Amino acid sequence: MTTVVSRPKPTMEEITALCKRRGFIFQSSELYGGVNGAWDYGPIGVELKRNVRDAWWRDIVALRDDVVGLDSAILMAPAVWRASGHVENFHDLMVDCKTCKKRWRADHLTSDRCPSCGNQTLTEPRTFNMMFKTTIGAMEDASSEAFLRPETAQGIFVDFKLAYQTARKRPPFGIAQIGKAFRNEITPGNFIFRSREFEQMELEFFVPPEPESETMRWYEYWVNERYEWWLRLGVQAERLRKTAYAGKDLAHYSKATTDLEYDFPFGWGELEGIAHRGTFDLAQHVEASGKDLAYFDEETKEKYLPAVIEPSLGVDRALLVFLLDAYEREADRTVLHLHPRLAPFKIAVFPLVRNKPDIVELARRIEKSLRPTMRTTFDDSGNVGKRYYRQDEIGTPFCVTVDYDSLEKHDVTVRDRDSKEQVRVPVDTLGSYLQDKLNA
RNA sequence: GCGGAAGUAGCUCAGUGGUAGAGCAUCGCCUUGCCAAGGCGAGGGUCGCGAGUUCGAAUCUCGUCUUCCGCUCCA
Repeated sequence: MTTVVSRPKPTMEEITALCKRRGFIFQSSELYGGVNGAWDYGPIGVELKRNVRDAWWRDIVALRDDVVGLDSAILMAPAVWRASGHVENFHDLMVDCKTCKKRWRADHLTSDRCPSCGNQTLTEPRTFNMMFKTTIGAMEDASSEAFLRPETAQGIFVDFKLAYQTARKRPPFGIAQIGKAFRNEITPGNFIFRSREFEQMELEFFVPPEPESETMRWYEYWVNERYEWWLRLGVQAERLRKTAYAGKDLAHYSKATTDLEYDFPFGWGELEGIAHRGTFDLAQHVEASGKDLAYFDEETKEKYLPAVIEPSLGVDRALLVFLLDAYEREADRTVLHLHPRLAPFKIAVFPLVRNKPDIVELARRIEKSLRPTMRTTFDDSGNVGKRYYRQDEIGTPFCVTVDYDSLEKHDVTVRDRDSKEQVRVPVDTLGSYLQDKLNA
């Protein structure tokens, strides 16, 4: 299943067309003309999206004994967003130049003249707040105002104490969460790269704040761990890079940040951020809530506010990267070389021909027997070549074909997506054979 | 939000004032002894949406929504 040769970069058009044609992703509310910056995942896409989530959850939570999960609410007390700084900082005052149509951040201007054309034709500053507002309860007054969360991280910080007490964890340990977040982006675009409604996978990894060198060691650990994760799932190394930020380029809360970037069709773009946030977030909530969130270590008798290392990424953006990276247009077929863990369907089962009831019945029986242990699909339309090509296009790693010989010898053909090679496998051992190949 | 381009069947498009079309895809039947695009048939569109002009609008005008490209933005 390894594909080491670098594939040519697809265009965004190729990917969006494939997504629509094969039922990966549709625009939200297309029936009513669509809504900007929101997307629906179709029958194939939803499988892929689940697999992206599952791959992260398995590697970050299930396989580790130092990370626990959380699923916090999208609606939170508005005070959370004042404490986090989102109410104050999560917007920008912008002015437009009426002459040259350029837009500027109001706080970047030094005079009332447009820095580009020099004319005094700037509009009044206007606020672009990134948080979606809503109201809790039927009465629409200021006291009931609430926000849709612009990130999942704050749910983790707010529940930090409850989570570590009930899970009986002590730093270093992490809390992970997958969930929807909402940002009223001025310009969503590049397909699902930037949406207004999207899904995040965030880990807040809490470590003792001293010594500083030890927190930096954890930071480096997670940068490396996350980088390796993408490679393990098949992303081509030359399309992936780390960019470290330092000094004035760092956000106000961060002591160190590394972005993992991918070489998208439209250029290098952020894929995941790993930030050393220090004690900023918990300290903000201690101050705003007046509650003591410090961790007391029974063994060392030390009480401290942990520092936080945060690897944070978007499910949708990850899915886009996996699609782009797996896509290959060969001479006569389109293939998604998706890692088997990510493939929407693991196995497709066909009868060689559809007008021989014995063959069809055996194929159905085999598919049914595989279903409980691996995601399968059945296809008996057209001819067998057509079906192989259809499965290649949605990234199904293996196709199983039942033919005339199968009836007598009780074996089937297993065909590999990437190499197109075929082998005969006895029906009795088919399940374990495929399981081994998928786990290889 | 600004500028440019575009929206007709699931997809690619034809149709420029007079009863909505093609190819592919989908579905059904037949065919098919392993790498797609054989045969026959069927379904599917108030031409993005809303107004206006006209005897009559997919076609002309205005508005609006969405997409793409370029700005701008993305703690």
